[in-house]
Amino acid sequence: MIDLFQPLDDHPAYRQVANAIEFKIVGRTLRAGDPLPSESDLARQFGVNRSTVREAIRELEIQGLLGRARGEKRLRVTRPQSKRISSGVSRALALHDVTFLELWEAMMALEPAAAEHAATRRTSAHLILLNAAREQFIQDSENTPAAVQAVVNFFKAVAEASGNQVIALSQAPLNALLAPALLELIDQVPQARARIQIAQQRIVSAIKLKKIQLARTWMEKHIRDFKRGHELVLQGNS
Amino acid sequence: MIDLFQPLDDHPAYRQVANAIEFKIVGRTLRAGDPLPSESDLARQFGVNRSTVREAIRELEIQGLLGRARGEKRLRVTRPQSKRISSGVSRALALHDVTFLELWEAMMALEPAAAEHAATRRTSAHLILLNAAREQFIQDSENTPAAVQAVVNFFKAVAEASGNQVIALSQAPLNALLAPALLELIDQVPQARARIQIAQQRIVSAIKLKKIQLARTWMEKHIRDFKRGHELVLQGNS
DNA sequence: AGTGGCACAATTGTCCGACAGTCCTATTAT
DNA sequence: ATAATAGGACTGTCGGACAATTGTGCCACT
Repeated sequence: MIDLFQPLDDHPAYRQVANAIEFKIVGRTLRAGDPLPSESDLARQFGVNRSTVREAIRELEIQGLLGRARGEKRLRVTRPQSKRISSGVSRALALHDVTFLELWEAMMALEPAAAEHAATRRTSAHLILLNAAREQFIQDSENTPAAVQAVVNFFKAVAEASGNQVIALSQAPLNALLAPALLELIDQVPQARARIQIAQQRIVSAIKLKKIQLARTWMEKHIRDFKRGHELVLQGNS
Repeated sequence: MIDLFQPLDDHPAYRQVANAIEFKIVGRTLRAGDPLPSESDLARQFGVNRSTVREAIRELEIQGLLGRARGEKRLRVTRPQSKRISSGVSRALALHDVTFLELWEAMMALEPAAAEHAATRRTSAHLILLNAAREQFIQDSENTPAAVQAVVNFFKAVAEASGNQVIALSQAPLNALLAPALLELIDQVPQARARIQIAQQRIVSAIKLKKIQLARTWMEKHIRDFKRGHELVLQGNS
């Protein structure tokens, strides 16, 4: 079941360098915002060539541990932003050909929980964001891609309002997968727009009033509706 | 709220190269298992230097889109494995200083759902894995780090048995965060080991018998127990 | 003293060329 | 046919180089 020995990784220099830097970041020796030494400097410290250093920091940059502000030249230590992380996850899922059902089940697990915690912990700032997303959906209702984006933003706003970074980060990749599915769905189900609008209205209202159980329930119904819509599309196309 | 203009990314060559290759992979022109052309070849095709190509493929390798089998030299297109993805996510979460409560709430959302779907769809192969994890916990009960690892493996086995890649991939990072928390908890709560053992027993049994609701319920209780244990530790230390 | 501007240093992005070590392959020897 | 081997191909790493851009310190001017 479990191998007695782990495969011996060979450790190319660029990986060792990356690990060494990562170690300092994760161990908070290098803190968010700190500028990284220059490439030549790192090359000197590690005793490797600058090309090697470059491959290493390219890794960390991709992982979101390093980044630079716009127009800045030097890299700084940064905390990985959920956007960067989630795009990778959702691309991975897309490559694994996840089905709508899989996505839906995951949403069914996460979104009601997010709504519940949002109802508990939302601040007034969160309410503003929620209402903004809701209004955006109403406004862009005719423009399908924009409407889909508004739906995604709504879920994102709920997740953020939950005040739970783990839930927010787990939920983010789902949004990216939801968008293409919804794009097809929304135009083929006539009542979709109206139902979404009502659902969002109810959810925001429950969150606003801190009706915890209600927020969960409305969100559950809302998510269930997506599945129903998806089934309608399947029937229609068969 | 939303900026009218996106910041103009500058497009360093290595990023353009990475995007071009990624595009081919995501668009399935390059399929999993296909070998990538050699670095020199890519450099020639793109009309850039090999160093530039190397930085680009380093990105894709990190993201898990490229990889090589052990002992193999040439890179191949691969589908990102959950392990690679989830380690990045959990590190990001760790850097954001997530609290135990946040982790717990997310587990409370995902694990019961995973158990439920596992009870629906588990195969006999899944059952073997589940029991293996359970027995591993019993055997390594005295060895705290190994016991913690066994608990993590148990959750992983449940998520895999759910037959839902999205849930499995969302759950994986949680495991990595659970381990250190559990490591402290398990030794400070005398009854922890016994309770975990019973809970795992019940959950596996429910999954085996395809008792869907029961699987969810036992898993919920199991997760709730972690929070209780955590609270006990907090009291004890105060 | 404060501010603006400018020259210079530092840094990044990219390129070239090179070489040792390792893996693959096809040819040769048994 | 099989095993050994020699070449070729490819990666990992190195050194050096140069243009473009950013950061910095100094100087003049108000």
